[in-house]
Amino acid sequence: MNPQPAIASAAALIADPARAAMLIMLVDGRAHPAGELAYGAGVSAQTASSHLAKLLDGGLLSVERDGRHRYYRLAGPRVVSLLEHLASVGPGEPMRRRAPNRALERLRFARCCYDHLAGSLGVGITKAMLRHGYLAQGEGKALVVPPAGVEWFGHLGLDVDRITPGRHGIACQCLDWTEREHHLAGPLGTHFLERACDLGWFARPPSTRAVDVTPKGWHALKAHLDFERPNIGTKSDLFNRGFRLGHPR
Amino acid sequence: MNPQPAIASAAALIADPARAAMLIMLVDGRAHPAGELAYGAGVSAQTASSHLAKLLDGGLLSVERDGRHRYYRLAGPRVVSLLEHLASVGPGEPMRRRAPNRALERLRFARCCYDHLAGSLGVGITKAMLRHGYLAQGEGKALVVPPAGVEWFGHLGLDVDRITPGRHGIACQCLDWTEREHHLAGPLGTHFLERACDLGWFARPPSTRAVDVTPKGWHALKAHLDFERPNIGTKSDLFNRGFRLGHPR
DNA sequence: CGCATGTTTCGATCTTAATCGAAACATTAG
DNA sequence: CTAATGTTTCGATTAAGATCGAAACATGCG
Repeated sequence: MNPQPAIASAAALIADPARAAMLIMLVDGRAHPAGELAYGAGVSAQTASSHLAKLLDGGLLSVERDGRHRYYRLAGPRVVSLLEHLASVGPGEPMRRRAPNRALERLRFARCCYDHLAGSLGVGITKAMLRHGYLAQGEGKALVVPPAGVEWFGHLGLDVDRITPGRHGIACQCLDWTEREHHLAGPLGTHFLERACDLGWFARPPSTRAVDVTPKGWHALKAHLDFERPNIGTKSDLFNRGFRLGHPR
Repeated sequence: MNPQPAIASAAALIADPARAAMLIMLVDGRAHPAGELAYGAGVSAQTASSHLAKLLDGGLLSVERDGRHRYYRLAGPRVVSLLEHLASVGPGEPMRRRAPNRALERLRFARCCYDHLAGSLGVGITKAMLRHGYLAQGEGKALVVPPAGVEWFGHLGLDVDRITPGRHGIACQCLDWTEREHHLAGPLGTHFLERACDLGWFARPPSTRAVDVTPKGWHALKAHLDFERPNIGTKSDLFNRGFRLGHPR
């Protein structure tokens, strides 16, 4: 009689209105300080602290300390998915997205994560590689390079067979926080970013983690991966994103 | 401020241990009478009735009257999906160490989920397809078939280009209840199971959702996907599975 | 060092809802 | 019809936990 309550306890964590409000504030994938979550949920700081501790203990949140602030964020994409599914049952209308922040948009679009490419560009390119069969799921978080991929990377000047594997093999998936999906990481990810910069596809302005794509880069991505430039910030873009997010399934 | 409570109230419905137990009893997709659910949840009939009324009102269940019985069932696949996601969060809860139930073991190994293959066999085959590049991650839950996959499915007698896509494309990932990983679903999943049965790889005994693999099937899986028969029920199997289950991630 | 700010812990109060006994209601069997 | 079974409603009890005030803890600033 004791294996089931797992789902009951997980549900109980979300069942409280204050906790639910906090979780919904966090579905944007960003980290928020405790005070902000308390205010947003309409409860006192003490109450919020208690709630956040429970969510943390329940594995729904993770926390990061920075000075006297504590930044809470959703523990992973499974939690996001869970919240979306919860929102999709019952009479409640699906959730909405809020206005984007201009300053963050650039980083959100393309940036370095350690030494590989992240952001919506990183996720999109990785997905394109998977779609073309240049990359495939391996064991766990690992990614493997099928024969077609070895050839393709070879054309770019990357000899996959000569890349020394790391702990998770030659490539692995790194969870992208802004996109809540995976992007290419590991030795192959590092070499790919470096090679793409050498080829003049990307430019890395100093003193920022942002990555710019050159016109030549867009042309190459279209030609090699059938990956087209998304029209960021345009009305149709906002419409598309809002619309898609409105229907989780 | 008020669109959020929707998810809180939905979660509250599942948060009660007795209700959660009933819902879990219902994930098999069948309808159960109120008394049986009460007994299974370990509560009195009155209490169960109250719970069932709440679940019904919340849209998680539907009911069907037959004589003096009332048969309750999950309201739809969205509820199943929601429950599965709830079960998948948290710290990979310790799998129950219950007595080895032969009939359940069989279902756990291979069964039909609606009209496609599930269980450890379904997950294993799907992972093998991904590993070989016959299948690749698409947008969201979608799966796509790279050129190498089109050719491979073609050899099996499945013309991928002629399969009409559903809402989520030609194939998508379905979270496997027992394995906590994804298996192949969608139109391609349906056709694959059907084709494999036609080829004599699988057998589907009547009046059960279990799926048996024929010797010919094992041989084919090894040849086509390098997928070998796990040694079910042997000491080393129990050891291996116990060991793996002890380390969820 | 002293003060302001962000966060957590402790303790007490109070609301919510889970539970079951008793009884009513519904249906079938004899 | 009467009895038996499955299910729901009503009412009262009881346990769990959400909330906040007060205070402690941690960090940054002047």
